[in-house]
Amino acid sequence: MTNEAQAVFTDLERELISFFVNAAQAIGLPRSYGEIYGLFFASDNPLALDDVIEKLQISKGSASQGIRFLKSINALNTTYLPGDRRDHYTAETSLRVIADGFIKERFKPQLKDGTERLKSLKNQYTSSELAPLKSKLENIEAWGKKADLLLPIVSKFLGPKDSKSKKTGLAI
Amino acid sequence: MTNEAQAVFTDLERELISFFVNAAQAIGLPRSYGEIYGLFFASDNPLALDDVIEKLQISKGSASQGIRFLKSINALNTTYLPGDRRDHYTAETSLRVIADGFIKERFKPQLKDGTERLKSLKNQYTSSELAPLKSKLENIEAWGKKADLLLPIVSKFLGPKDSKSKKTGLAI
DNA sequence: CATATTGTTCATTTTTTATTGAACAAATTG
DNA sequence: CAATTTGTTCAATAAAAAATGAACAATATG
Repeated sequence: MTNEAQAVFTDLERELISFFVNAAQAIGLPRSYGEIYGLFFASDNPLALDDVIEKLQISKGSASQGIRFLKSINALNTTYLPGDRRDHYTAETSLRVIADGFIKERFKPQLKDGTERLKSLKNQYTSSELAPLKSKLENIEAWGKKADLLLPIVSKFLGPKDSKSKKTGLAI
Repeated sequence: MTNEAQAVFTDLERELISFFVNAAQAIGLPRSYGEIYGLFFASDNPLALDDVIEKLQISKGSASQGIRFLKSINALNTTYLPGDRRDHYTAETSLRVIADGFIKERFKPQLKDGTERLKSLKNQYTSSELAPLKSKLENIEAWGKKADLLLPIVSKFLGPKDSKSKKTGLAI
């Protein structure tokens, strides 16, 4: 008796998920990532891979990859549940934590890549070849530096890592 | 005698274009947009639609749409060229100008959309229905507000709109 | 005003990206 | 240690996005 209960959402849940699907697509992420985060966000209790598959009716592969990505940017927290061998997760709700994760995993590598391309470009050509573009090149180099300086400012602005902002003295 | 001169780039030009193709894809824009901006960036003189088609060997449609988008975010400036009826453009090199344009055209509308979805969601349900999610909902509402406050800070940080930063007294 | 030039639009095609699910590996259980 | 549970991987497929180019509108030219 395989209990394949058709997942049914309340209207509210459906709309919340749709909200995050929309948000995901806005920042260039697959819709399934938005669905998954939305599901966790709307849920009161920790969920496992199976729950995601069953409730969202998506494939095992999608669910697995989506959860992995969301973990990688710290949008999902791992929860221990006694007596259950499966991994369980809950939605991280601190914007700063998620933004930091996203920046570190997605944005910084791109920035680094661009900086390196520029550097190798400059090394590869003689100053006279580069001369006509010199000021423009220096300008886009400055872009990278500015972006790098900006990121920690953005992060701080987005608030505390701990939404309750308690000073625990136990910073990790 | 239709002069369909096969466009040939120097290595330097090719690499510069490739740099911007990469950057475009990093922020979720079509590669053709990156190619086009790169072409203008690498060029000393203003170019017209035809030049883009010929040099990049892309279709009229792509070139037209790419130029339109780049104009819309102020990444291309329109230039008047006496004795030529075609529109000519040059690359804008102020990061702030481009970032502002991108934010205004791409980011803000998404943000507004998200905010409105949330508002309608809150209006649509009774407080008791929303109660279990109250704090979480308030939290993501705060995300939107923070993002809104952050944008002008980011903008200012990215530097002057006029790369020479002259005080002309002619602010428009 | 007929013709040529310039640029846009949008249905079709191509390319890219996301999703699926079967096969697999790893860990756990009895 | 065989059977089961859990999660990952990745080739195949489906879906979405970008590029093409012919048809079109708008403007200029002679």
